[in-house]
Amino acid sequence: MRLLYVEDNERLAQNTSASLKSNGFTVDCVHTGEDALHAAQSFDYDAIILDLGLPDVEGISVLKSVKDAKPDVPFIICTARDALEDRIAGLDAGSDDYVVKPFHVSELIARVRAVLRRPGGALGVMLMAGNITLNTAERTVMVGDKPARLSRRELDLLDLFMRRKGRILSKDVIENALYGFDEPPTPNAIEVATHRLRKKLQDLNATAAIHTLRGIGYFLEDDDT
Amino acid sequence: MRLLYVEDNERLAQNTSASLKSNGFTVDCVHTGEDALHAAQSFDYDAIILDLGLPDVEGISVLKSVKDAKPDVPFIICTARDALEDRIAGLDAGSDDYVVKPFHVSELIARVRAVLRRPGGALGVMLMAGNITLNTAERTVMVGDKPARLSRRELDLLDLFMRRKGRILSKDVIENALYGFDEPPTPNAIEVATHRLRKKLQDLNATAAIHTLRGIGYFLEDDDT
DNA sequence: GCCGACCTGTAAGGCAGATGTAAGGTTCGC
DNA sequence: GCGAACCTTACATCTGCCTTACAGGTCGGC
Repeated sequence: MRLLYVEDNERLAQNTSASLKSNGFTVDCVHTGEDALHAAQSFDYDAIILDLGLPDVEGISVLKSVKDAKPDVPFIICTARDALEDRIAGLDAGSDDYVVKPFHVSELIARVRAVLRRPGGALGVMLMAGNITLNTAERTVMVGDKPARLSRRELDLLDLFMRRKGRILSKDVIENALYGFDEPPTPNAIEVATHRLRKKLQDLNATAAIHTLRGIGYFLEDDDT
Repeated sequence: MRLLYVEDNERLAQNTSASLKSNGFTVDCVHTGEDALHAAQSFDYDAIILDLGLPDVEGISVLKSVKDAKPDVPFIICTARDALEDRIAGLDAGSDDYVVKPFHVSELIARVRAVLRRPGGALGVMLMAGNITLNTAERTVMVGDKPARLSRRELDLLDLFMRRKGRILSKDVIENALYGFDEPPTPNAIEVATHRLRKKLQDLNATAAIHTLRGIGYFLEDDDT
């Protein structure tokens, strides 16, 4: 789950994004509206958290621009209590939810999860491939009738593969999905991650497997072919 | 997909072009504006990545000259954060996008892909010939209802043939499209590559085939003839 | 607050598929 | 029938991926 977090107060940004990260999200943090637009164009985020009251571009205009290009990305707006009009304007402009500042991180996380659980969102779906079942809401995996113990990375990776079942994922697509832009891994990190995932799936006798296409990428075998 | 990368910092150029190459692009790397003009005139690039702040010719003037001769080539400008005027001037002059230095390679790659996906760009098109279908965005090939497992070269070659379906391609046209100018192959390499591609297509009972014209070149048979 | 278990990225070595080269065989045009 | 261009096969190299080992970091238990 990759989030974009737009917040001009650097200290707040630091703390909040750390909390989000420790709750299993991959977080890109930017401090200006321009950077936000830029990042939103470059990568696919599962949700965008937007603080209103940014220095350069008016926050709402960021929201509108992004929604214009990618209408499906859910937004969560952070706003001060007294800025009620902004809030309403935000909802009008296509925001999916908002939190009132000052907020507790746990509240923000709850809202993010809630937004992701909505129809069409990233959570709340059951993904299946062969005898593998991934419950995206609970973040649990079953292979046949046995539970699989996967780490966070392995789970994110499997999640990605199962969402794009049968489609080819290049390494940089995987990198963009799993790693924020302030933590670029070596290409080998992805090889190792897939290796670990493959091993666990094999050990549990999974009937779907990840295949390699040299020089191109990986794909999860689609069982209805 | 062949890119021209104009960057005067040799070390940066080295690293970045290596990453681009490992992501399936063919990359020509030059370090001066003059070389850039020269290369852009000599070959057809799918996109040009231009660093502003080149030593000899003003970067923007390179952009203008090339756009003058080849208005359809997409440009991506790399610029320092504080050079905002340059950036705007770049967009005015016809740049299609920009990245702010320092940038992550994955971001650059994302931008290149985004630019290529635009209408008229190289990606995002479905190419068809007989029962062969090539999805240029995902880089997958179907022959009838079976997926074809092609290597990178084979895929690039088929891509080229399908874009110029029915038209004759001489060997050196193929060479220019598939190989950067720092990796010249023997003529035989192309013969072998087409041979391998032909074999895989035949094995899958493709209804379109590559034909040879002695002394002239090759062409992919167009099914509505 | 310390220790251990686990997670995860990095580094290094080995293997395999992909790709270019070379060497004949084949076909076509003259 | 001759030569050039191309096809075909075999081979060598080389790149990319797999695999293992290791180390830093994090989290939880005591």
